[in-house]
Amino acid sequence: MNPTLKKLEAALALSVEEQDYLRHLQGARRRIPAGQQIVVEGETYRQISFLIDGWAFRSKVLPDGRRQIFSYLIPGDLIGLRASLMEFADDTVEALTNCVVSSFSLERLYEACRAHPRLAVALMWSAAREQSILSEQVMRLGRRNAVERIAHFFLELLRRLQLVDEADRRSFELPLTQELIADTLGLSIVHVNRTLRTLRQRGLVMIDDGRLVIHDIEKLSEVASFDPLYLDQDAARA
Amino acid sequence: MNPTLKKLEAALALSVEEQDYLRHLQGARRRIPAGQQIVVEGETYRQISFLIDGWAFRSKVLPDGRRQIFSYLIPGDLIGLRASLMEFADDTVEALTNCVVSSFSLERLYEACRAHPRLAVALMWSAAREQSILSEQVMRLGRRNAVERIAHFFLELLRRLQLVDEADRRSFELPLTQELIADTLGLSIVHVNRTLRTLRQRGLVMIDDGRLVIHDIEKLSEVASFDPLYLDQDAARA
DNA sequence: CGCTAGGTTGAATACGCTCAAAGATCGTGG
DNA sequence: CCACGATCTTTGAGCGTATTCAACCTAGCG
Repeated sequence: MNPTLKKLEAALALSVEEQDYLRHLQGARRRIPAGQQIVVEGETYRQISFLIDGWAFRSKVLPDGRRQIFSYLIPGDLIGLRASLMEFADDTVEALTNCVVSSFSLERLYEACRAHPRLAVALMWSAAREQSILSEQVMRLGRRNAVERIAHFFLELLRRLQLVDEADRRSFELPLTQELIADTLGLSIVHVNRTLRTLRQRGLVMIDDGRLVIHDIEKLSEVASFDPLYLDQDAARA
Repeated sequence: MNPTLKKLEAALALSVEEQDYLRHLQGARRRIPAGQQIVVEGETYRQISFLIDGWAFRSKVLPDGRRQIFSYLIPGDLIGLRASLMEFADDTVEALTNCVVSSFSLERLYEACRAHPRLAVALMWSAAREQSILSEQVMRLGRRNAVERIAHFFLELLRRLQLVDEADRRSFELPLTQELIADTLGLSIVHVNRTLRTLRQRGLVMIDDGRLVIHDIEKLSEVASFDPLYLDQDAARA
């Protein structure tokens, strides 16, 4: 089942009609191959997509080539809502792995919000949660060192993936290269490599064949000052 | 006049009824003294406020005292929308200067969106713009050095303040201490001080008695790789 | 006048970067 | 089947940006 719907229903306790409406909203499923750009900086984009399967990421590149990855989109996340609301997209969304999405037009979104105002609230809640995650990214970059950044980032991914059944108690598939981690956390590739070694040697985390295993969640949370409050919130009851 | 309404009307071309409704929505104006916390991390908050006058900032503190400031709120910005949608606020909003706000309850917001669905779009657009600014903050922290961070931050403030008539062509009142700048840009106070000196000596920027003057906007934009696209966007025409 | 908050500067240190080179892994084509 | 290129990972060495610690200066205020 569509993980976005599941997430929204869980967080907001939608009525049966609202759930049905949402289900009826989504169009045909579409495959997007890894590497394809879904939203392109500077272009207009007028479509909202449920990300059903796969990972994508949002990024921007400076004129001299330095790249910053802002966030990762995993199953259950929405793609393109922000870009649809603005004249031009101001960042790029790219499929990291092969993805499956289900899209609908901005017009149909407006209809949906008119028919069921609580769906508009659901959308705003989803956007609010995204902003919480982005704020925590700012905290990582501004006030955490390399070890803390990576530890915190991994714990955030673990929790987010667990909420959509894509991670077990302490491990998950991690489709990231060290270069992507570097561009996410504002570090150099070399330093990411060394820091991962440190975490491994301390017995905290291991990456084995594309799978991240967290050996000691308690200790890693301690190291990272990880407080999952920002990820575990439901919406306010209206 | 309420700068938030002005901003929304300019960006979205609201109808006369919508404008009236918005105007009628706002309650009595209220003063908030500098230093007072408006939204507190971990508490519930169920109120939306137009920030009419003054500056506020959104921040979070790590257990060991390290503080990160995520963003500044200036006249025309909304306070508390995100916190209102979630169970608990996950960051703190504090008045930096004396502020004037006009608040209304979450319930009245819902009514407004039901009465005029385009107002919901206006809110989402406002939130989207906030997220653009936050993304650029991530870019500053992750992939820019101290000189670039400060230069870029000042140019962003200049542009944002100009849009609400709080800055002239190249200067504005800057109510920030070097400590606040440090906590915003992920630097130490000492390094902010030295970097400001560098910018001054290069003839780019000067802070004189609480007023920031940018001597050479072109050159500063060049130094910062500043592209104002993310600040100058109107909403998509529905 | 003395306290406090903010700004400025020097010296030593450290964290993370750059440059460079060498392994590992994998798909592809000769 | 192996050689080759491409991509990713790993490690060493030297360097540079930003930090920490410490001291001093300045202005505002009770």
